[in-house]
Amino acid sequence: MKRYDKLTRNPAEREGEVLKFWSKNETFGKSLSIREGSPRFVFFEGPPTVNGWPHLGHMMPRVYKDLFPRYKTMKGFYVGRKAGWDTHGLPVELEVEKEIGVNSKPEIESYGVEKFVEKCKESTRKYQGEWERIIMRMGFWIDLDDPYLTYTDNYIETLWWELKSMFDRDLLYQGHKTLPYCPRCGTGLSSHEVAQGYKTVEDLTVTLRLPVVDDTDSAYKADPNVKTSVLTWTTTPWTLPANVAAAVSADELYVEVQQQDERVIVAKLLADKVLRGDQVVLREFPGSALIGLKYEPPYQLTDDDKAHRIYAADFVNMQDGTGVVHIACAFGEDDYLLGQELGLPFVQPVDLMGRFTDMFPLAEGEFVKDADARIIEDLKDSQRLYRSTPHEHEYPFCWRCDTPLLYYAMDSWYVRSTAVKEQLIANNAKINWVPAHVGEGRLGSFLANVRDWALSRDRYWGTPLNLWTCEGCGKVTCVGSRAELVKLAKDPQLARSVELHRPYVDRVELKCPDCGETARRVAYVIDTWFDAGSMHIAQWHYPFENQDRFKRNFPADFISEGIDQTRGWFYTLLVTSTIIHGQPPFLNCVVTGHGLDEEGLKMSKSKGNVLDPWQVIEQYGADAIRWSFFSQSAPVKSKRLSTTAVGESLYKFLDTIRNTYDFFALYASIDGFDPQIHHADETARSVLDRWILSRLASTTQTVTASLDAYDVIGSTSAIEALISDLSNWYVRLSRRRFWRGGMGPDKIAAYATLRDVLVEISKLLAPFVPFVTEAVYRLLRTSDCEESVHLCAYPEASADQIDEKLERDMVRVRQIVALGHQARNQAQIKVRQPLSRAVVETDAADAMTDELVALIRIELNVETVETFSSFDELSEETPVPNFRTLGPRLGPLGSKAGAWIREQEAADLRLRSEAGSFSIELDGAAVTLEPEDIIYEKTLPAHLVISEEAGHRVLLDTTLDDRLRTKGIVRELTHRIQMARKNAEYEVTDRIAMTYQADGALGALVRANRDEIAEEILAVSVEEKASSPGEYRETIEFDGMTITVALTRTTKGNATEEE
RNA sequence: GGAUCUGUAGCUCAGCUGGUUUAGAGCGCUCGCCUGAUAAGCGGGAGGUCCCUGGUUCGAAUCCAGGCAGGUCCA
Repeated sequence: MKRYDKLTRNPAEREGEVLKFWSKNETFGKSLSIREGSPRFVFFEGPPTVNGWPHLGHMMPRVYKDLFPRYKTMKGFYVGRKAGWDTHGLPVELEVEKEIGVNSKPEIESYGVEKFVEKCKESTRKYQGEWERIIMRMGFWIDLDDPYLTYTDNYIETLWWELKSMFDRDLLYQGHKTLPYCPRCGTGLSSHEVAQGYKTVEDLTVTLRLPVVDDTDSAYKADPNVKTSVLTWTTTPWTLPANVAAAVSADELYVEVQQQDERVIVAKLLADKVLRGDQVVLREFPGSALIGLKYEPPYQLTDDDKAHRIYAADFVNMQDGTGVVHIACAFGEDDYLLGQELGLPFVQPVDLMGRFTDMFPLAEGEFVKDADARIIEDLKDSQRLYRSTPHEHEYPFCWRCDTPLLYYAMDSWYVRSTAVKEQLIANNAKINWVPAHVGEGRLGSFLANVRDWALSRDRYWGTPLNLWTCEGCGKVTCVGSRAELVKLAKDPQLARSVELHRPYVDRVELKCPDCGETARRVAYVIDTWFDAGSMHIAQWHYPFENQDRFKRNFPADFISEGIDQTRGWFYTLLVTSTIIHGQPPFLNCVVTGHGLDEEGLKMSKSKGNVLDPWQVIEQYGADAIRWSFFSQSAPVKSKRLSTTAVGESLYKFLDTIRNTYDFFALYASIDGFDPQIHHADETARSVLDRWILSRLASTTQTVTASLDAYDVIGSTSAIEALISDLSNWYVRLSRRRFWRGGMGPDKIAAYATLRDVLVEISKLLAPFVPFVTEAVYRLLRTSDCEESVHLCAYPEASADQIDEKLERDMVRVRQIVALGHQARNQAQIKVRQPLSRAVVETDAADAMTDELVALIRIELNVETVETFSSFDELSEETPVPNFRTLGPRLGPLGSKAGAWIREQEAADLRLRSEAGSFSIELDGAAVTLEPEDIIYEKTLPAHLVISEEAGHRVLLDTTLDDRLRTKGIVRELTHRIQMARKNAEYEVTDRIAMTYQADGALGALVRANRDEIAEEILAVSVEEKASSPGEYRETIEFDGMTITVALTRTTKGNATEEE
């Protein structure tokens, strides 16, 4: 006989069993091989950076990356899932620096770059292993055996090919990048490093005169007889020698002010803050009037005619300063870009150690910060200084050595992204962003202001920039492959075998193809984002190998990562793909939010607020984690991660599925229900069966449509509703059908229905919670089923499986039942007390079939249910204003007319509106009301209203006679004895013998109803006997009556069920 | 400073193509009910300046503007 085992209760244990099953049967591999030759659904794995331990927040994007490939696989697509690992980058270097106890580039050099790079490699391998472990345990199906690794020679070779194709098209060029730079460590700092080192310091700020020398090119004309200066302001006096221009805001107003014998020009809004002493405003004009004005610089380090003029720039603000910004292209990003745009000369009087060069003799050899005082003194002497004041502000310091950082324009190689701006925008428009605002807003606005991509990094652990500079003629050679390297190398043998990393590849010298001199590689590695952003080709070692595989796997149909990747991976993929293929690299992108801690802060290692995923898995399981992410909110929303949220998914959702299955297993085992033998007679399906099957079908449609639109929340909420309907309505109301003896058609229909629904739900939910669905499926499957739920086709539902009317009617039934319970509550009559009659008013009384009415009868425990289409004959009318007509016609008087209407008697209004419109007086004005302005609501007189909601009303007849009272007592008693059975820890199917001793009235009642009671409590005998010990004794008291029962188990297990 | 998202019950979130009376759900609290599966379910109750200020409108949680606060990314 068919037996159904219970589901393993402990989630971690259950998932462990499933993992073993998958691994033993190679289920993931099979899910791919059965789709060989099917249409492809292409997925790109965004490579995790393996520079730290994975935490729970990291699991969030991954659950979505697993959901859609699983779904599409079940939908019949082949979904290849090549893993990938992002191995390069500064974070890895920092980790290694910590490990080996060094903290600067010179120290790394003396430690040995080769040893250092090997350490970096080791470090990534260690973390890679950790990530693999958690990925497997979470049930994320991705091919970990054949990943792309960004540090491998093959990967690097593809990047070289790509860089060369950019180089050849003049899309790779040399320029300057302004970045926070530590002159002591000799390196630029990334933004997160800078963020670590801000301090509040007091610096001397200077307000400086820039005397007007030539106004021929500007709209503004100075009075030639009076000394006139534009005032500018800076917190970094040492940058003044490099001044090449001054910037104003074109639209803001500026004023010319007379002060003693001189005139100064400042922004109007800032004049009060800047100026001291007497001041007479002579005139005001927009900043644009000043454009072109030539001034005398504090120090003349260039003679370029474009220099030392006033220009407009949008970064000029009216917060502090004078509204005239001093521009030094060598020291500031805005300054540099403005200089580029205007073609200003690049003046760099500071060397890489942060000292003035001989370009600025006043402080030659001095560290710039130390030269501030000397410069201010000098400006005072030359009458340029208007004012100098101490100023408190935030300034960044090197987090390693505490040296003040300089914003320094450094030599860098750039990808000319600006050259493909239009294409980037066009390709972005082809991508379906979920949600759309990421593509339109965050990325869109970024693309609208796209800048060239600074590629070079002055570090060690990264892809080496494949440029060799000739020592002789200075020619730069870009090497696009290893073969090319061998061809050009002075030592081809070395080039053939060398690892393409620093420091190894640096040993390869080329013979300059132009002049034959030695060419050496530039010292740079490239931005790590270029690695990950090129995975669409580099994962295949394209074009050197796998050209066909590339073609089959481009572009991606689907990718998903966190929103922080907008300008990271999403953007870099778009740029490289647009340049190399002219196409968008992916077509659908589900953007996910971050994992936050319970305070709403981003989970990050540095904050120390991360949750260990292993601990949560151990307690609640991977399914619970997955479901809590899916169901909590839309992917893009950040989610507060807490064990309670995960626990809730387990208890409320997964355990409900488990319990529903266990319910089925319990009774189906007793009856030996076997779907291969017992087939449901369609005509035997009850209204509940037909209803739950329709609910299943309509939910299937909703889920499929939602997932196809990448709307995860739409699908999870539909499924949660289905599970709740199944457990709390279908099973609860069907229980008696399963208890009944024998194997009649109704019972078989119930079993078959519940079993089929559970199997289909397993499939429906399999991509979301792959473990519990597999477990349920495995226990329910018959020999003709696939061995794993993940090898099944995803459920499909056609319109003819959906009975919309029945679903609507059932909603109505449930509302009516709820109202009936509410009415009982009000009447203070508990449900166990049968009542003779419920009267239900429903607008679809005729639609209430006998079957549905029977459900109401049982749930409300009433003997008859009468339905009426209307209680109108019992009702009164209340007038209610119709604002849809009143509002537009009467305007502000509308609400007054409304109030008036509410005060009237319905009958009076009926009378007045009989002949059409009529007029009333409001606030002395005559107002015409139309009949349609008044809605007559029907209300029952207060003494009859029991409960009403959403168009239904339920009346209960609360009259009790002796017969009903007796039935109530019997029911109460059987319930109490059932509880006693439970307390005695008897199995559901155990048979018992019962003896009892009771008060007179109750004793007689038991005697009279002995057979009914015995049947309900599965008793083989019920005898009145004093002081029988039994196995279990309990004294039951209710309604002032007392009975003592003694129970003894007579038959164990299910044998007695076949009667 | 810029871009962008968010702000609704103690907590997590719906609603937000404007329709006025009682703004919902889950968790939590509380009272009651139900229970041959359930860490469950059902009903009642307490709990809300729908972030603030203006505007549009007969009518705004919903649309617009400006703030404030928080998240994220970029400066």
